[in-house]
Amino acid sequence: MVRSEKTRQFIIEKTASIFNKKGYTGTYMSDLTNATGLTKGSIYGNFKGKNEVALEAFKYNYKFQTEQILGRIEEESNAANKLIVFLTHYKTAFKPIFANGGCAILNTAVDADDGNDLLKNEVVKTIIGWQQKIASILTEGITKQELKPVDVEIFSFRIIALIQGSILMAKTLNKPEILLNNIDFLITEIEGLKEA
Amino acid sequence: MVRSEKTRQFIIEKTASIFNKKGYTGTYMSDLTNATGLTKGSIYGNFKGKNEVALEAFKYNYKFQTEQILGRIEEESNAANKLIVFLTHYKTAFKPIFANGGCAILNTAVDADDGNDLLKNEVVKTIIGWQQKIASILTEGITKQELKPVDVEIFSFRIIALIQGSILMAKTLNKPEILLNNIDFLITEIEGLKEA
DNA sequence: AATATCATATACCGTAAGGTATATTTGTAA
DNA sequence: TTACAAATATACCTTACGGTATATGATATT
Repeated sequence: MVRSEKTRQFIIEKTASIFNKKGYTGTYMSDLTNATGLTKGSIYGNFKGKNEVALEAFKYNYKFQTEQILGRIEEESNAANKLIVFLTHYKTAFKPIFANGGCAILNTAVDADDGNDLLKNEVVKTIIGWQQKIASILTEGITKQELKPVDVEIFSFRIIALIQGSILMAKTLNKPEILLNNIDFLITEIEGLKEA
Repeated sequence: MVRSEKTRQFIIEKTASIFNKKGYTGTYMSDLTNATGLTKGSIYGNFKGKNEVALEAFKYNYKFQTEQILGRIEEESNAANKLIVFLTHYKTAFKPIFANGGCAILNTAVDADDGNDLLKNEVVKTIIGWQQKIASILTEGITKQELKPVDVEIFSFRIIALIQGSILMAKTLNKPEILLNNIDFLITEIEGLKEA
């Protein structure tokens, strides 16, 4: 990795959680220079502007949340177990996610909803990708007759909505059990979908 | 109402949706003066600062969302119908809510999570109040044997989490059907709780 | 080791942020 | 109608925002 690429990565890593915690407008260039120990000149030498750093920070935050779990899902052979592994993941992952400022998708979706099109488009793309991943697991399970038929689109969006809402409630109220209970609910639902 | 109180109210009404759309940090004093046609001097004459306007704006936004529905709930006599009325409300209410910048609780919870204690405390209070309202309806229904027993705390938080998450997804993806479908899911669940 | 190239820091710009002290206007009661 | 109080506007302060032009420093190549 060339030096510039290293610095870019360094800046992203050091600032990602700040953007996640304080939002785009709430994160100042001074936050970025303080967190990195670099100067504005250096940051602007590696990024077009604050907008680009924020975009890369979001991508990094999302990866931070998901990259471990995607591998573990692939290890499972049947659909129900894939989904259960995915859901169970949140039972432990919520701690680092909370420490990082909460769910990046949630935060950025709220933050970028007004005006910041670059970020907003990225969030939309990310959510759709996530939903399609879940939907494809469901579809495959139904095709292979491992799972009873359900409306894949509706169910996958319900899973995502409940996870998102639960993370928000659990974090805001400082009650992780809200998330844990709702994950359990979804797992029970998946169990109920298994063909006997 | 004395003049000062009228102006306070005027400022709150004119700026509430701005705070909801752009967040606390993202809303500038210039936004407030533009929206009201007043000067900073006048706004600071009626409020201690931006913080206090934001707080009142949040309260107003929340009232804006809920005051119609609370009355309609009381008109219903049994627990299941109260909950169904409450849930059904979102099927039409989402339009004005979206136009107002989305759910004030959701937006403010995300926005105020870092630092702004005044706002954060108000959001927490509001969510708890909301959850307790739902819980008390459930408890009453169970006591009167209109509803099968459920864990009231868990179920009420699940309702709220799913609504919140659904509003976020529906608004971000511009797919109202996500909210509508998930509301239907909750209504079906409530129907299933009715004692035969 | 000298040089061309790339990366970082320095110093600065224009603008506007949040907030305040004071002047001006407006409504009100004698 | 005038004097008083309350509400609003004006003018200004300090700070720091995002961003840029340029100088300095580090790195690799010959």
